[in-house]
Amino acid sequence: MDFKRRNGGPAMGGTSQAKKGKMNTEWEDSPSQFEEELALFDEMEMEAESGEGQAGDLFSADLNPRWKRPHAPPLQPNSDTLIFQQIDLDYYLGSAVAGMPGQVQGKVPIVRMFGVTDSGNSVCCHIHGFAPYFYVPAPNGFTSAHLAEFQRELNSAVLKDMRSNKDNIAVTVLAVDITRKESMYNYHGNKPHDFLRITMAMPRLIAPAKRLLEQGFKFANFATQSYQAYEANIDFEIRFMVDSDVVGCCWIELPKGKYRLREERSEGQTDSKYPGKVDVAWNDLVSHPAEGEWQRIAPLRVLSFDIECAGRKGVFPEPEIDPVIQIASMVQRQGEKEPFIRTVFTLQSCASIVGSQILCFTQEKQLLQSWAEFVRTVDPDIITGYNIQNFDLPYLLNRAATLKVNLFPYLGRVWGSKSVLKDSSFQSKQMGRRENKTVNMEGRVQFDLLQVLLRDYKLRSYTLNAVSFHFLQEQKEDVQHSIITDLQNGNEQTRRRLAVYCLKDAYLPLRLLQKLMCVINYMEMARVTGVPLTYLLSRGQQIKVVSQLLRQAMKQDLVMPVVRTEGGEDYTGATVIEPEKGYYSVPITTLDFSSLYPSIMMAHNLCYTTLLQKNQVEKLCLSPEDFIKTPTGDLFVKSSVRKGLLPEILENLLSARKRAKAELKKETDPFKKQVLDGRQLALKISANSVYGFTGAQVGKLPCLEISQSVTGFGRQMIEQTKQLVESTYTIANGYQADAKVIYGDTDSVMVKLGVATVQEAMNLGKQAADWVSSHFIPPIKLEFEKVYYPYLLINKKRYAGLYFSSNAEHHDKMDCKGIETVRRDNCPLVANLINTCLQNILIDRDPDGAVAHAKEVISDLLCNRIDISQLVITKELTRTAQEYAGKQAHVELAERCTHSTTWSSSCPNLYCASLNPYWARAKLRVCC
DNA sequence: AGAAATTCCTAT
DNA sequence: TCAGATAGGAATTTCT
Repeated sequence: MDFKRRNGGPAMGGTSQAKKGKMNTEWEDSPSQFEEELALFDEMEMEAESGEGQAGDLFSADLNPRWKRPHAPPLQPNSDTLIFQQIDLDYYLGSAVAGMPGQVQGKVPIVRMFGVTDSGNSVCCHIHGFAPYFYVPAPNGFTSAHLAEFQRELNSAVLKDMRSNKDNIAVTVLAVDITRKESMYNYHGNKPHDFLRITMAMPRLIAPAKRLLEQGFKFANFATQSYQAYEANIDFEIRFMVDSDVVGCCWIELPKGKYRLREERSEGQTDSKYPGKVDVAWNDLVSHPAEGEWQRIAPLRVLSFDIECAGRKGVFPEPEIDPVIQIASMVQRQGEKEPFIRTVFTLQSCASIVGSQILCFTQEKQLLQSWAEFVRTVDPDIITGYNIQNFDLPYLLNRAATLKVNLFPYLGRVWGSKSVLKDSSFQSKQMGRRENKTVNMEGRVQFDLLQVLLRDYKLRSYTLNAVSFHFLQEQKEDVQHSIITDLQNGNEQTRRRLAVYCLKDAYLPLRLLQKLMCVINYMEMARVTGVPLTYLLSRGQQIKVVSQLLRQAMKQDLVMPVVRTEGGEDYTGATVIEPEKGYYSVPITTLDFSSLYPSIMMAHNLCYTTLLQKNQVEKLCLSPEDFIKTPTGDLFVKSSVRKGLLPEILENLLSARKRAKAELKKETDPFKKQVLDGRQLALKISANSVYGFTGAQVGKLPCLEISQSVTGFGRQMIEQTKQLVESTYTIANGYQADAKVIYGDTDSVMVKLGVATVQEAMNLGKQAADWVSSHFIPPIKLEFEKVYYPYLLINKKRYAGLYFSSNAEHHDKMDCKGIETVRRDNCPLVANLINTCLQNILIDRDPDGAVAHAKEVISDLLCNRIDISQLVITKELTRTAQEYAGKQAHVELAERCTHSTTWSSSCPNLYCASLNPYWARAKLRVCC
């Protein structure tokens, strides 16, 4: 139930003043730490080729031997098996290749898979013969004799429906077959029915065919009727992967004799870049499950880059006007410690930097052109950087277009495919409206670190500087945006200063990627859920569940309906037990249901396939032992009648997680450990998102009966837990005191067991957890999790305490939930004040000290000892400040304030809005 | 002036 | 064509 890693926490102490000062040194000073680090990288032959970068020579193996991929061994399709790790796939419409299965006439969809071999050579595999399809239920009385007529009618209806037929499509419906399937929605007696499987010539023909069939379709002497479509809303790539048992980032084997080498496309490109441009039939490729040796990761090339522009004073750079003056690039092989290419392309001369290569250009056009060629030569599998998706890449493309560098925008791996900029926007309840830019680069995974962090981490600030400090305790080279243009217009030394800055901005994303193990974790997520790596950053949560659902359903010949999406009413969620607010100077035991919602779904077999409509009970002659009634009154058949798909998926995920954790314990190789840890994390997140999928009312397959029942069971369980604990652990039953549940939220209860020590609270807690667990159906399990001692319960979802989990002698941390110290909408002064007060109360057990400290800070504030020049006065602050300090103090306060700026998380030194002395005082009174 | 609605961000 | 959920505290603004 934790959807995002939290990394908030107060920005402690007077962080930056002192450190900031140090960074403001002049550029002539001694080399920065980063420069020393750069210099320590291995001695390379790549030293300064300063002077004019001449495109033709630059890319030769003699001059830059590291740029190209390693030379590929010759490949003999008849005797060599080709094995590679697939990292991305897409499809295109092309002409059929002779000898391959599928349609021969016209344009056919061809799946294109990109990957890397163990030796680091790239592969582009064209996969033939797979066509898109969907299902509709066969109408009553339909037999195989009607197939041809149905196909003919639908084909002509789709043709007629087309506004234009640019591609000259002659046949739209390739085939119609009868197959035995069953809808996955509702239990209807395990009886398969006849379904029509309709195969279309192209993915984009599915939508019109589905629409025409839904609107009412007539053929032969069957009456006009509406056909409910099944699986007509599945992305073609996912369809292909599910059907061919391919998961994201898995290893693919093309057996010898089963594939063909593709002729190189002239251009003198017959180098080692694409040793494996191959064609294969879709049913000839072998996909290896990510187990054993197939868990490994190929030596992927990761390129990180950063650009600098010479903007005008006070204006955000515009690509139509402001030039690109530097591009720094670093390339690293996945799994290695440091980048093996470190390069800056600069406009005008630039003094050398030890440990990196500087290429100078006099013409911006040439700089851009050469960098694009550099990308094509290095041929990275993954492209990263900070905000490259919405800034650097769009800027480069627009700048190249302005300067008419016509060969620039070909950055992908597909020869002749132009990279174009697109604006896209999507909205969701969670994120609101969000505008995004996208650039297509076939075969390369764009892994913008900013996007990764926005998705996976809750942070106070997302600037590269703040993020680097947070995760690496390291900061950017300090160069103000406003002086970039001046540095560029200076001399080769000032441009060198800029280049160091630029290099660091390319280097930091690599370091962060490594530290956070992004590539490994995302790959494991792709493998676990079965979707391509790129989907994980470009799409939402739902597609991952859909992919798993389809895979599981296929095994049982179940098909997924297309439901029209309509936002319904809100449904009831979890219970939060009314807190007994107060300060507890005794140990408080916390018991948690582990994986509550997944375990409820498994215990009660809740699924689309087990949902029973009331009128079906009699129809299917079910006895009361065959089904259950959930707290919301919905009926589900038991697993003895039919095992649900969702419980099955969850069991697989959770047992795989157990295995991964067990292996993790045994494993000694740190790299394999990382992979396993990434896997167990992915498995946990995936299990938790299944419930959300059923409750997503604007989704692919919402089922409120399931999600309502899940939360209903949850509410029942937490009440029952409270009741069980309070009725069992009593003086009457021989315990030291009557236990009292003082708080609980969703899946946890906080219990005052009336024992004196943390150790006793742990022991009795474990016992209580087992006792309660025995009252529930497996795998539902209540677990002892921690003891708080002391504990301050302020309100629902707001509390703090010293956290003991394993060692009863020492607390692990001070745990704060929902309080200002963990919220990002308060200024650091408030967070620090509250944090210190809590420490006073919980650690020093000195509430008077807390009050004294608060008074001191407030007095500092009122007496002008704290810079609040950026403070915003709100009505509330006016009122409370008056109450607290009297009118005169407030007037003085107001005089020192401006009305224009709000507190900005990017400026931790500004003490601004929501500093509310009255609030702090009142809260402390309540607490103490 | 006080109630209701809105905004933000968190807990689970 | 795309988007995981509800509960809930606190500050602030808007409505009556």
